[in-house]
Amino acid sequence: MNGKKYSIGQLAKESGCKVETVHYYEKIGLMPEPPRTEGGHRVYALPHVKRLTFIRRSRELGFKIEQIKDLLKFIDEPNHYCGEVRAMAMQQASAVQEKINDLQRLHSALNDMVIQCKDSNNSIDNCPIVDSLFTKKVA
Amino acid sequence: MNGKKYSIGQLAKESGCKVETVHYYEKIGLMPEPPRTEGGHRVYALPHVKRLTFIRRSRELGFKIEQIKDLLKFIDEPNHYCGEVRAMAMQQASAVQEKINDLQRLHSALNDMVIQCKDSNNSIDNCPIVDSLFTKKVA
DNA sequence: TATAGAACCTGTAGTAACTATAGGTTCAAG
DNA sequence: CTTGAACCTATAGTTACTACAGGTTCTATA
Repeated sequence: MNGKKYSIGQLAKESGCKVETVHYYEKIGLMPEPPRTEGGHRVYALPHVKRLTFIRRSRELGFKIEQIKDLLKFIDEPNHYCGEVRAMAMQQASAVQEKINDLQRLHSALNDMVIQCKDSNNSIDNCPIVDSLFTKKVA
Repeated sequence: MNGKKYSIGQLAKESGCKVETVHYYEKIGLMPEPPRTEGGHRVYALPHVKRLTFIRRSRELGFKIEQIKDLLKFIDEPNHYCGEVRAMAMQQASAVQEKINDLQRLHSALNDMVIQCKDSNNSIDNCPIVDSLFTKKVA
């Protein structure tokens, strides 16, 4: 038997998050309630490490907790197929692309503003940045 | 005198946010407490519309409330210069660029995953996306 | 083995920037 | 004058954690 056991601290370090985050994931049902020691300390094993790593990496990729619950359902329950996961990843990819587009518009808006504002010794009354912030909307 | 008055609902619509958001901005001191009617309804005028538009547009551009407070200080108080505003905009622009870079890494990670996963009828056990989510970190 | 202090426990409150709801009052149109 | 839309205040909820406080357990060293 592979007997390696992990304290919550080791688990957290192993998968790159804080102890409080593990507590939180347990409370919201992302992580299972693990066995305890006599004294009440949580005892984890390798599958827990894998699961938490999965969760953290998915978060880094921008998946929301609810989406991760869905992904974990695919894994926890039998009779699911790769295609479902693939679809979620594709949808996530296009959501990310949209965010990128938004930010790029925003970035050039800011750059335009900075370029327009050549004379830094202008008083605020003539500042083109302030002016442009008073106009309506990001295109 | 330009006498146009605005109810909170008109103000909100004019500058593209919700009534509750105006309440919120008043509570945190971004918007001033306006005069009231006999009955206690808030009464706004054009400068309020401009100020709120400024705030909303700055938010769209990714400025945090605390940064907007600083920007408004520049405007509310005399003796400030364009240069200070310009510096904030430049800093904001580079923060936005960083976010874009992050998201682009994320996007290609997701795309790679999707591409690797050719056979959608794979069972979950063989799904390359699930596999890659079990590995360590976004590069 | 005694003990110090690191790590753990639970529970609650705080974060950012709103959004939503409840329960009541005022305004404006017909 | 009535009706219902819009307003009022105050509080709770949202997301995904983070940060306490106040107490208990575990473990390494003397």
